[in-house]
Amino acid sequence: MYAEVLIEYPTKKIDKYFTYIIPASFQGKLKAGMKVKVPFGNKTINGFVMQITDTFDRNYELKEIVEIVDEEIVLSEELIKLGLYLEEKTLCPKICAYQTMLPSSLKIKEIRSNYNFYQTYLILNKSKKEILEYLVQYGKENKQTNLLNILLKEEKVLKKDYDSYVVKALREKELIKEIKEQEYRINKSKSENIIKHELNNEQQNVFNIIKNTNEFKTFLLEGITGSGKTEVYLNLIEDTLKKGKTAIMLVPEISLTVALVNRFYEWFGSRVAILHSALSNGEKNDEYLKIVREEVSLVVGTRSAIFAPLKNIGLIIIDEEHSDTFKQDNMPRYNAKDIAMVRAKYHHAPLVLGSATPTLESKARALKGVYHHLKLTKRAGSGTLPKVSIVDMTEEVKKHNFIFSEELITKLQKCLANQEQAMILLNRRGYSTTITCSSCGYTYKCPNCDITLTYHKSSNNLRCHYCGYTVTKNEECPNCHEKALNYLGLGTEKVTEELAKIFPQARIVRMDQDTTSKKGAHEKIIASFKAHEYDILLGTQMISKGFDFPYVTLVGVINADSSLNIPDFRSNERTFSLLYQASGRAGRSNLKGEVVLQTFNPDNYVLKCVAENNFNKFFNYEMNIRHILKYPPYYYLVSLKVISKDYDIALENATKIANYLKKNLMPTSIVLGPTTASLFKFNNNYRFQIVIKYRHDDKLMKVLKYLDNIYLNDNKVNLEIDIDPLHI
DNA sequence: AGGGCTTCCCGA
DNA sequence: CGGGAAGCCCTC
Repeated sequence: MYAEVLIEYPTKKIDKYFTYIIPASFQGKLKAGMKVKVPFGNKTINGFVMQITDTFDRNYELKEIVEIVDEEIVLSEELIKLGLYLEEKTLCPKICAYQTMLPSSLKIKEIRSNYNFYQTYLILNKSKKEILEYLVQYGKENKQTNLLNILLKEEKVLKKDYDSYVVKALREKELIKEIKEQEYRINKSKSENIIKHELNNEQQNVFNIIKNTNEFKTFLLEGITGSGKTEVYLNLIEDTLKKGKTAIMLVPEISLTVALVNRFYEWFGSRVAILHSALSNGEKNDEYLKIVREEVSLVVGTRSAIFAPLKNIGLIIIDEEHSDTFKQDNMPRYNAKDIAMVRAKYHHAPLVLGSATPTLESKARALKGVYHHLKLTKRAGSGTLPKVSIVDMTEEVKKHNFIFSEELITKLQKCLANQEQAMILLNRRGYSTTITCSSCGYTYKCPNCDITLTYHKSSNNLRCHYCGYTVTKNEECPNCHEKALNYLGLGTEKVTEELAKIFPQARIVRMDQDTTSKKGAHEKIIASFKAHEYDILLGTQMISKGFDFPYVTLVGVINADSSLNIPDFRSNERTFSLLYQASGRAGRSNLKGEVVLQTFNPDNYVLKCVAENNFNKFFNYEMNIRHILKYPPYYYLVSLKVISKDYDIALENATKIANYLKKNLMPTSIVLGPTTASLFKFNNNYRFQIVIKYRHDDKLMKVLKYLDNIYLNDNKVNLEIDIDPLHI
């Protein structure tokens, strides 16, 4: 018998099966999906068994498998298939696909062997009768007899709760012994009294339709903010588990949705495993083990949780399906929505995509009948959609209001006077976006990237938000040495400072990447704001997603149009979604909500649609643009980035690639470029981009694979291929 | 990936 | 001619 083994090195060059002889002692025991040690070259390394065969027809000498590292099957049959699918779809090395599916404790090249967490317990070493006899005979009452008495009642106790000398003495008398038991780091139990809201008619209808689906079908659940999608999810999951099946629920970022996760714990307790990047490696290991051991039936997590090795999946939900985070932007460049579809098909299970502002692709498919379209049009409970107003900042600037408009200030005053809460959104962190010298025109720029540096006042330095380059700010211009430095553009730091000047009595908290770098910082800010320890929450887009603060009645957006200027065909869609979601934070309880959008482009169509809370209007407008410009959902995209330290080499190869594509793709496909990529210079690498637009092209994958292979062996030029990119 | 082997360039 | 760096190729 032979085993086809995939080797641990994540390079495409050796990303193929190597054949090894299965020694007699492992026959029958070794299964596909296990981790093994094999001799490779002159050393022994790890690999995954991908296949077991009984024939071998090439004429070179084979080596034997040395050892089975993991008796448990690490990769199930379904996951092995998924890896091959990922390779085919995203052109990544197979090994790279399998690595992303597994927690680091199970990854192929893992040095530490045991991530499991053990607790030491004490138990009696003699029968209860003997212990009782001993106690009678011994007579005296002390710490030792006390512990024995506890053990007579409790069976086992944690060793660390008792004095070590007491334990030692009893052990020497052979009255007790120690045992080690594995324990999970995260242990939650179901809440006794869960708050289950009665579903309204709309919710009940949606619930019934999905509940009665026992085959693969994709649903788009389009529900306005606050319409109670979560409640529907919870009921659907409960129903799935009742049927004896399992479920996966994907969310964009767990660290921001603590409240949501807690609801899952309340409903399902120890039947839930949570998977996301903020967990420690040990916690991830434990959660993964719970799934493998079939101790949980529900996995809630971020992108890679879609690979959770659940068996018998009966439901997959992707919440906030429009979110960019479901697409991975390094290898393998997969979208969890695609994987969800493959898995739902495999298990004959329904897939639910939920959002208030679905992607144009999803909504278009729903309208075409490819997806089943479900809607929630009313706010659950007493909430109503907020009233949104647009403020023209060009008028305000004339009145010398550079940051806050009169309208926003008045409304903030009213809000604070009523003891209500406000949120202010500004999608840029730092103090000011750039510093320039008014004497010589010098601008601080990153030496590694093609970008201006952002000034951070609290640390008095300028930082590159892409590569992390940092330089201290001096009083004078580094070029002409005049003291003529100007701060341009607004960041959250500056806006917080200004806001505090206007409302000195208000309790303001800032939330952005800089204030939330520590573990648990998000939760802390969110919890204290929810508990009304602050009046105003000011932050970047991370404050806009999914939160439910009942006392928030006002949402203000500074520079609401800033993200419209990003040169990407999806920037309208992202802006609409961001502003709509942000607006949705206001007026979620019986208090009426208001939203103020400050902009220099008050006539912008996207903003007007937001002001009308009208997603359909935006959808139709944007679909028309996409149609004219041949973008998704009318055309599919592939982005190729040609990257090199050398400008000329990068450009030369990019041109060659573009020409090759033009010659070899079908004539109906469009090849654009090469042009400079959006971050033209990043970490001292020059980046050119080629974009392919196509509807249907039989030659595409073959051509891309060919190019990918050529550049594998080129150490001067790197070719990154992104199929269905979210950004171009 | 990483080691071994070949090739190529230049000079006390 | 020799040595060292750079490139190439193989690993079941």
